[in-house]
Amino acid sequence: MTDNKQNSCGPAGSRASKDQCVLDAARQLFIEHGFGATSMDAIATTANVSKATLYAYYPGKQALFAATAQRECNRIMAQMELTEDLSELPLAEALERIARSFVQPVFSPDIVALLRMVISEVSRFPELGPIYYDSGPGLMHSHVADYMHRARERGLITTDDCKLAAAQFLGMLRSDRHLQRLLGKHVDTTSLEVTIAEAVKTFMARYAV
Amino acid sequence: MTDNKQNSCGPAGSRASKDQCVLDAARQLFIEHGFGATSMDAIATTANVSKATLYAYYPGKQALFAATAQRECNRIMAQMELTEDLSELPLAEALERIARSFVQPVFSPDIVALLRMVISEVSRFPELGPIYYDSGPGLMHSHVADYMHRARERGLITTDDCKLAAAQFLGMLRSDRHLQRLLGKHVDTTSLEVTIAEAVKTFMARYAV
DNA sequence: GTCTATAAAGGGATAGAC
DNA sequence: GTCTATCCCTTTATAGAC
Repeated sequence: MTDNKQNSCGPAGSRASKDQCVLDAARQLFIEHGFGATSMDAIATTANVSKATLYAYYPGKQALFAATAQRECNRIMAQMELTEDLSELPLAEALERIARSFVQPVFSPDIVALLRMVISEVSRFPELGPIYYDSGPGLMHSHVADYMHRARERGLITTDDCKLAAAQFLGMLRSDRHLQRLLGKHVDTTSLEVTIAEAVKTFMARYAV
Repeated sequence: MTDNKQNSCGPAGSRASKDQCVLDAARQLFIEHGFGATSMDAIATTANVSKATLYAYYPGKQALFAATAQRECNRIMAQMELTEDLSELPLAEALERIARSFVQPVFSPDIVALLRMVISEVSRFPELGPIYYDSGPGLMHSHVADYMHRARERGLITTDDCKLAAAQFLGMLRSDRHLQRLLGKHVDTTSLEVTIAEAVKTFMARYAV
């Protein structure tokens, strides 16, 4: 038997490498309790490894946190990819699709929790703010601004600042719901549909040709 | 001499009561370092009192934090008061004034720092989220929605959801600048003026009669 | 590489004198 | 009410066996 010893990691007994188990446990605990309230002991226990093993992989708590946050940022970046081509759709429908692919991750529990974590620790890790923004929200803004640019070239909208138009659109989608979400309030999906529809209307009232 | 003993409190030697000194020190440190990274020892030192005195005023760290956050929320509420009457102004000008009285506190360093703190500790103190929202951003939203209501009754705008119109307007003002601010990026005032002017334009394109 | 056991430090909270 | 000194627990980090 190769598993005479407990070599499975994490609460569910996954068979990933210990390194990944440690990162998964760290991710869960950092997101749930924050940097200060998460102990290396708790991470080791959750990952089913000893504390010394943690220090074999990472020189300290800060390095482990940085690695965790970095990996999570990359995950977000993967989620944010807008692969589908919206150029053929009519303006209103394209905006609705953009809105949904923006709202879905932005209001999802995991990403809200990560954002809380980054905001909490941005004073301790100042470099984390730009890393997170550029790999998540900033990327999304760029994608939307790119769409605005193409829509303008196709004569669908008129504006001399595509970035600002995108920022206004996404700002209306966040409205104050996103802030309330960060502050712990539950936001239901159906009310977000209203927010989306109305944001599209207002955007088109200003920019649609 | 009445000051044969060091009865001044805080770093600047103010003559407020010890209670206020403690709260001031706690405010500064909690905002700067967060709940977890702020020690009662540091608060006592900053307030120029002994640690035991802290516990004479507040039963523990959590109670001191709650009192600090509550007082800070009340401060914000006072700042948020929109005392001036905007009913006589033309729509665009009223919106600009509203926008400025919204943007100024929302992007100010103190309030951004407080918001960071509340978001950081909302998992530890779930009741803090609604308290902060209702006394700060929520109140602002209500005020703006009230203005929208009056503007509609005067025939300046047309909408069947004043709250949503207000949320869209304020959402465009936050845009992604507010998120970037939370993540540590500096936002200069002059670029916010552009944001304000454009938000007014878009709002009027949709809602102005 | 991985574990058990432990050192070293820091912080929340309290006892007792004044 | 306020201070000094201290208790006790948690946490980071490491030493040494396997």
